Formats: sequence, C-alpha cells, structure tokens
Amino acid sequence: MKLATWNVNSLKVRLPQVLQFLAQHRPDALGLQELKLEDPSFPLAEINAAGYQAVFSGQKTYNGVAILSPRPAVNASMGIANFDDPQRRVIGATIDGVRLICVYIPNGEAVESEKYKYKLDWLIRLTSWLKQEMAQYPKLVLLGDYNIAPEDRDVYDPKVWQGKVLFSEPEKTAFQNLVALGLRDSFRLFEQPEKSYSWWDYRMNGFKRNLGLRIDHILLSAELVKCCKSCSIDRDYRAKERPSDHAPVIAEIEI
DNA sequence: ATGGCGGCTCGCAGCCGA
Repeated sequence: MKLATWNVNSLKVRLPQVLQFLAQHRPDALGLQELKLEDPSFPLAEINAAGYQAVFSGQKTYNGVAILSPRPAVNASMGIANFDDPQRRVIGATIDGVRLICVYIPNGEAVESEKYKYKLDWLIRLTSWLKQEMAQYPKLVLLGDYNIAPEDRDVYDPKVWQGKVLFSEPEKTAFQNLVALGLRDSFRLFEQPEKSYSWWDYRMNGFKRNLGLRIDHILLSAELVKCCKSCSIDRDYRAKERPSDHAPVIAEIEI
C-alpha cells in the first residue's frame, strides 16, 4: 500500500501535476493540503477519470484538505471532534482497513503572534483527539503538512532558524507529543540522503540552493511501522514548471 | 535591513503562506 502526502498550494493550479503524480506513482491514498477552493469547485470529474475517488473539505482562498484513493474511502470525518474550527484543515477516512488522517497544521506566522498561539492550541486539540482515534484504529496514519521541522537535520540552517516559527521549541515539543501517542516518523525509519527537505521558499532560489525545511510528514502507528518498507520525498515535483513550494512525501507499507 | 515568489481576491494592491 502506497501512501502519499502533498501540499499542492492551490489544487486548481496544480491539478495537472496531481494527475501526473497519480499516473506515475499510483498511490493507494494521497492526502492533499491547501486546496484553496470550495467544495463545488473540486475537480472530481478529472480525478474520477484518473481512476480515483475523493473525500474533501474545502474553503475559499485558504486551507482545504482531501484524500484521494482508487479504492473506496469509508467513514470519512471532517475536522477535530469537539473543536469547532472554521478552518478546513483535517479530513479522515478508512481505506482497506487503514485509518488515514490528513492534516494541514497551522503555519503560525511568527512566534508570539496570535496565529502562533492558535497553532499551539490547535496542536493540543489534535493530540488529545488523536489519542482516542489511536485507541479506535490500531492501523493509523497521520500525514500532511505539519509546519514543524522536528530536528536540526530537518532545517538547512538550524542556527538561523533557532527559535523561529516552524522550528521553535514549543512546536518541536508539540510534534514529540504526537510521537508520544505511539507514532513514528516513517522518513526516519530508513537511511536518507543528507539535507532532505520537503519545502523550499519560492524566493531567493530556495530550491536550487536547497535552502529547505522538512515539514511534511507521514507518521505511522506501531502496527504500520512493522510493515513499512520505504519513505521518500519526490523532489522532481518541486523542480517542475510552476511547482508547489512543497514536494510530495511517499511511504510504502506492506499490508 | 528589507524583501525576495506565487496564489488568492467584491482584484489592478494587499493579504497570506513558510
């Protein structure tokens, strides 16, 4: 079973690349973030024509998440239980017995800003909800844009980023609180190239200079860690014409 | 020191992302 996540930064703009990705990798589940479109504008016909179904939760201009799969996605859920958040950042579904939670964790803007406080509060709510989800679904995948680089090696220059949003200690602690639920970062189960990142700033030739951060992750529950065979970042999609600023992350589990 | 790119919108400038 091949699982993937990708912040597409506008599904309208990136749809041709998403269709190309589906054709190339044939993922069994693809979580998308930052659709930036409302549900009636979701390109379901094109995705169906590619042999995929979709569950999605969109909004205008910002946020928006989806899960695409060739097999049926059942028990779809939107948002975090008991948290009335108008921002469309979470969608869940079960595919072939595997529970997928696709998240677009808030960016946080800057440490000490209102959005940063919202991010940390949001992460607390996500974590307490996931504790229940983990108990219910032993085979669980938490994938998406976390907007957190967990370790020094996930940042091109940890000294520059020290204390900054995406790499501040409270955010890293929040990430470890998710891990403490019994989740593992699938990327770090394997040897990886040095300086592996999943996001590069559009500005300053960030990608060409490999000035990136690894902020997109696929976390697996213990049952799925046991059967995880690979995890990689497909940089090719960041190198294309008119790319998203994020590259897709792909994990394979033998199930 | 700043803004740099790219996507969005009751658009032609300003917002937001990371």
